Amino acid sequence: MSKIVKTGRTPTSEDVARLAGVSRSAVSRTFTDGASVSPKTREKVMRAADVLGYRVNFLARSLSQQRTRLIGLVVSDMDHSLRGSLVDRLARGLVALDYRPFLLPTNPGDDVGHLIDMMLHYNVSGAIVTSDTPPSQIADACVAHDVPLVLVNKAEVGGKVINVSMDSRKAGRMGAEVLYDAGCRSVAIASQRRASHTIGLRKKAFTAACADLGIEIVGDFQGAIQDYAGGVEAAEAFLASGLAPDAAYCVNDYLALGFLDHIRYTAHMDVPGDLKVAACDDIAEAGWQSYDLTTVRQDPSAIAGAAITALINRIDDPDLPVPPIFIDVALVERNSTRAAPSSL
Amino acid sequence: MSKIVKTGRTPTSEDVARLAGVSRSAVSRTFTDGASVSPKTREKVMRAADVLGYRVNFLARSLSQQRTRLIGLVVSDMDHSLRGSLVDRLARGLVALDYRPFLLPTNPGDDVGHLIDMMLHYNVSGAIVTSDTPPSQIADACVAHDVPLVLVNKAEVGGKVINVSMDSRKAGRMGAEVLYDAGCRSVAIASQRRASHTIGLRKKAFTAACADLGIEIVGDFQGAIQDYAGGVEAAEAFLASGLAPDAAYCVNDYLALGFLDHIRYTAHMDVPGDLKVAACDDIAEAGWQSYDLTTVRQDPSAIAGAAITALINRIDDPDLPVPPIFIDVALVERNSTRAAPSSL
DNA sequence: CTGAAAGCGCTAACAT
DNA sequence: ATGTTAGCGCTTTCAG
Repeated sequence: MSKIVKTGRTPTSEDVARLAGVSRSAVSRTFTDGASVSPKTREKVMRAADVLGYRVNFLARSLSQQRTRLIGLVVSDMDHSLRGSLVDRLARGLVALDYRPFLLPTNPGDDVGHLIDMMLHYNVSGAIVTSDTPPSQIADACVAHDVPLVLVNKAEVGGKVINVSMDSRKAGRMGAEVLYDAGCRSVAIASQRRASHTIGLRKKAFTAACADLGIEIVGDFQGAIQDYAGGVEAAEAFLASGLAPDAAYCVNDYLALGFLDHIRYTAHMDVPGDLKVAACDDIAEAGWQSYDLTTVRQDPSAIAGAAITALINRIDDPDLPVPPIFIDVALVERNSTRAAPSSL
Repeated sequence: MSKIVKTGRTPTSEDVARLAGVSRSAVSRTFTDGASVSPKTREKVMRAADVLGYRVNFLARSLSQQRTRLIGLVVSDMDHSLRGSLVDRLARGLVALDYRPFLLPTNPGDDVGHLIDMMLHYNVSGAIVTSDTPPSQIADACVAHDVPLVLVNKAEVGGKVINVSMDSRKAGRMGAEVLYDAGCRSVAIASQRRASHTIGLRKKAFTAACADLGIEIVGDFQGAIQDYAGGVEAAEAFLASGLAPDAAYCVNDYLALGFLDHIRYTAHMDVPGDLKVAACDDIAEAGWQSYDLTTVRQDPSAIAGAAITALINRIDDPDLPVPPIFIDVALVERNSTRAAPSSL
């Protein structure tokens, strides 16, 4: 690379054209994939561009091409490690395909209207929503403005909106099966009061599977939300009930960890000796030695990959129908459901 | 809001002007803060815009105004909860001020050139780098192209680059002090081989404070990187050494948790009975009952706030000097350094 | 294969 | 206060 000549303002295609002794069109073509330029012209242009440090102005390009390659990423709860991984994979995947992820953070109770406005102001080419709040408002706006939209782990809203989700039903069923195989015939559920689509599905599937297998559900103990504190709260309710089932099914890992800690340190119960525990998600902490939690893994990379593919397909062909996509899950068996007593 | 009239394409200011019976300038002024429009005209324009569902095209606006209000957010390790919080706070803060965060994910070993290109292609108004990889390349590019840049928790590179960091020196010193106050006079360090700016600083400050206080450092045991697995690795090395100091100082929480788990479950050591442990960061897990870890809190919200303020100031006045900013940290004392035996 | 010219949607002087 | 005009930087017909 040659030495860059510093000028006052950023160089434009005009500057490059002049220096190369060609027209602006020639410059444009040189930087357009699949355009017809003679090797000689291209060479001259490249050299001039290199000298000036020229870069195509994508805003101007977007304006004339009428597509921005900007993708709105609507995200909440980013300090949740699964969310973080998902956003990371989405952003990386999009960048690799020359799309630009535009981050639109939202937390429960936020003004979603502002975010929608922003997406429309910038003419995003598409959007991916993975926030925890019900995205119906965003979905409506996107549909109304023909913005291709993918919902990740959200309820289906119909229309042209694409859904990519983990296989929640399978996840719930697996939770019941692993407990059954560990010899459990009665189980408490630990869940949360805040509504959540995937969690609702896995809980329902878990309950149905229990009915099939002949596992009795002795109660559903809840915390405010599906985090560590929620798990502690659920455990308090569970302990207060005085019930003594074989196992507890926690609707997600964070909740399970709070639940586990509380029954261990407050009630001095042994897991899996006194109570077996299974959960769902497989966050990193579930594998830590203090917890060693049996859970069902959802794969953020696979979900992100599918979401991106689906979105790009929809952008390229707006009329191509895309049925809901479910990403497979996998049982991760650890000590919290070990059949033999832990003093084996 | 009246019913939106669906037309084929997105409405432009021209459409609104026609419907309102005014000029395009009038429309533009209506949507420009502080422009002079008569209430009557504004009213007509607003009504027409409402009917058509008009939104200013920010790309076109950026093109003519020569500033995009786009901010590049260069981020790595997003599944780290602190990183997630930081990105969340940054994005929310930026959006609140009508800037748009543009997500540029990078992981160690990535091609940073591509990201730089992207920022330049989109004429970002500024950038915030909080990746773990040395950002010198990005810093150079930003300086060369006059892009205002803030580095978060990174080494200072000089020039017009702004630094916002947690007060690592104070954090390291506090770690030493809390151990001293707990009666410790000999300590092992658990750290990582991967280079990290803030961790280097806190370790150095910890070491210096130990010298001041008369605490002997018996060794530095390392894992590959500063995560749970790295902590386990450091613990293995520590146990293999056969040394028996009063305490261990872990350079960050994740590492501390792996260290703790390993010495507990493998060597059956009691914390704080056999060994006191202090660390740094105060991630959520540090407060969980299984760990109850004494640590020094860094505040992602405060860091994000300072970074945004500094960046905006620099954008508004490119020549305003901004000295390095250090965000205060706070000791969070928990059970892992309790002076009395845990069987109190 | 190349250049001239029109246009993407908006803002910013400059008149009025 | 409002309209007219000339760009912002790029792509894309359309001739040649």
